Amino acid sequence: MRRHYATIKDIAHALNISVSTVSRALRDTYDVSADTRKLVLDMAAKLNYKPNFNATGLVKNSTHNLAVILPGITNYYFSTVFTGIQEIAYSHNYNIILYVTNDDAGRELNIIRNLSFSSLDGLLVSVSSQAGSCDHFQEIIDDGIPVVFFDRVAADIRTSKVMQDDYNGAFEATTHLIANGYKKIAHIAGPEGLTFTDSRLNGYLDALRRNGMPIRKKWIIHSGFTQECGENDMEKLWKLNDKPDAVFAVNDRKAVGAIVTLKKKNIAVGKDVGVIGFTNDPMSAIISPSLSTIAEPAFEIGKKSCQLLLNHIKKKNFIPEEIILPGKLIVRESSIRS
Amino acid sequence: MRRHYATIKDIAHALNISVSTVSRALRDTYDVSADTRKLVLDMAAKLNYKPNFNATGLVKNSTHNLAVILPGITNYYFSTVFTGIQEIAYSHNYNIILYVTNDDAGRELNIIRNLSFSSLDGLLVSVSSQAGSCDHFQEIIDDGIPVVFFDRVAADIRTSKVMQDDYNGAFEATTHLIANGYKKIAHIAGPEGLTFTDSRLNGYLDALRRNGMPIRKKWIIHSGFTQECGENDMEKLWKLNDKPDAVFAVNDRKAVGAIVTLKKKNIAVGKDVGVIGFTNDPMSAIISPSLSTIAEPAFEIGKKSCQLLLNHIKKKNFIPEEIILPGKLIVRESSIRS
DNA sequence: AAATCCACCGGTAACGTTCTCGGTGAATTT
DNA sequence: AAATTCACCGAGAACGTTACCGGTGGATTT
Repeated sequence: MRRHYATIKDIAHALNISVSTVSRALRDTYDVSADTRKLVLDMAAKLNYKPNFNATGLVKNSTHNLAVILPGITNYYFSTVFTGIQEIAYSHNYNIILYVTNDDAGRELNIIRNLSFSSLDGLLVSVSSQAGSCDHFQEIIDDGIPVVFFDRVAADIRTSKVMQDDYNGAFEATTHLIANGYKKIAHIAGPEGLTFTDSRLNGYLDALRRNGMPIRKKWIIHSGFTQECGENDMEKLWKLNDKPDAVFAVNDRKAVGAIVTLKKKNIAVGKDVGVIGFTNDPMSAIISPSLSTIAEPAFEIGKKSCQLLLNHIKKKNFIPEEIILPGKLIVRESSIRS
Repeated sequence: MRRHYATIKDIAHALNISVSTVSRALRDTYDVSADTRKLVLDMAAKLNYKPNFNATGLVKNSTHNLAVILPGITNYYFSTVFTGIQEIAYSHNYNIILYVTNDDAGRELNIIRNLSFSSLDGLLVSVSSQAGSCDHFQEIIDDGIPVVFFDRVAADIRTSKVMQDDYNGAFEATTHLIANGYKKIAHIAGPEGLTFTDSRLNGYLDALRRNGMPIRKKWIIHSGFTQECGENDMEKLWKLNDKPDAVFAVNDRKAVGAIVTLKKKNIAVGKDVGVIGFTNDPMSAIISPSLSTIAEPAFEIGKKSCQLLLNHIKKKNFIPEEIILPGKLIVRESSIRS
């Protein structure tokens, strides 16, 4: 029993003027007198007129919709990035269609394939970690759809990207551990093949090299991003004969997992074994001992990527930009030998 | 430089048949032979045809879009509910347009006013806590747009609602504190005027009455939902001459705030002062002492509300349902006197 | 006074799709 | 053999909006 919404025709009919004039009046473009314009606007308000985006989208070949594709939304980082995106989109009157892939490459592909670009102006995406090929993104870009990657970017695709400074953050985190007297530093990393996993790994390795610290293959463990993964990784490390005395985790959730495992073993986190994470998830301040970390500018990343996308949309042939935002070391209890 | 996507006309032209036939073939409806159907589908695949939702939406007056309006997405509860919603929407090929209000009633109103119902099949909403009037929702429902409320519902509006069992959860939480020997139980509540704030308050009050425990006005504090609010509320409670020996918080974030404040004052949480929360935010397991809580079925709430909305959309004149899902007491360290 | 200009408005086609209806020819019934 | 049915297909209108172009009448120029 859906009520018929007032259309532009209804306004025209009520005012006994033409449809074209109403259209022009509503958009406040050329060729319409102030008087009729006022008449139209008043009548529009009176009839509770709402523009039909399907119709405008059809003729203008542009809706005000952006799609965002994320691995998941139930964690601090992505939900904060999304909030940033939303903030910019809202202020520019764009709507956001959100898809979550659950970090499943198959689902990601399926979502992409079913995307209707006729009702989409652009695409913001952070790729799934089980990334297979990225050809589907390339196709979209070749079709002329503006795409911006953030955080988890597809390396070999030429379009705008925005991310945090993963390399330097990891470098700083590792250096901080070294400065605090830890000598055998492990790294529990993310899944292989993801750009930022590599960057953080390299930052870690270079910090070790720069300071003449030992690098052990066994001290580097790749797995997923969850707390549980962190717990498992820590268990593995502790089974080693040559145990590390500190660990740099690729993110805070894994670092929290590491701390949980260490506490279970009655090992004094900070004193016996140092831990540092990456993200500045609120959890890092709550856990005790509290977790040192590299704060990521998640909100800014969201805002920046959305702004970039809007630029892409406005100017065709926009030159892709890569933006890298710096992180910030936050020292708490877990990395201090006192 | 956006490439022209293949349309139904292109397929028709390439096959030298009529547009109508192609349309029917693609939708697999009546009056089309198996042969031509195959021809059409093959050609569609070959031309990389994608349906234009603006066009279908225009003629069918129905898109496959759902709008979700949330106070915020950066917390466990809402992000999990959203994931549930997304799960159902995805399996039914619906897209979700997500709006976050930042718990700002003005922004909520503005979003609602600008909603284009011509490109929306339905609406899922959890209202902002600074709720003023809810007339704007009533208008939408009167216009025949299917709306489902969840969690933070608008009490006096007749449409489907799904929520957790706030009253019984609060009752159980409070009873649990009593059973563990706490005698002076405070409640740090949510903002007044919100349905579930009231329900949890009432559950708390009834549990006290049932057990003949004292009720003090000063032990009940209303404020926002953040951890900071929880910290402030706890500070206030501790300034009282007649201090409580336990506190039931309206959610886990506030409970965490309370624990943080108590720890700062070197008060033994659990032993000296009991604390229990509501939600089962992952944080509750991380903080130490770990936080007892009532686990909310957030994911199920999301799924259920989306299912309900889809039912609304399918059958016009669907009779509104109110669904209440039970919570579950989870006992951890913060509420045990041992 | 004729020619030109300008502000304003209307008619029509188009966007991509679906729906309704009418029209084929072949197969089946009488 | 005529009448009826049936499976299949096409033509045209419609959805709500914008873009394009042409046409008014009045004011300004020459």
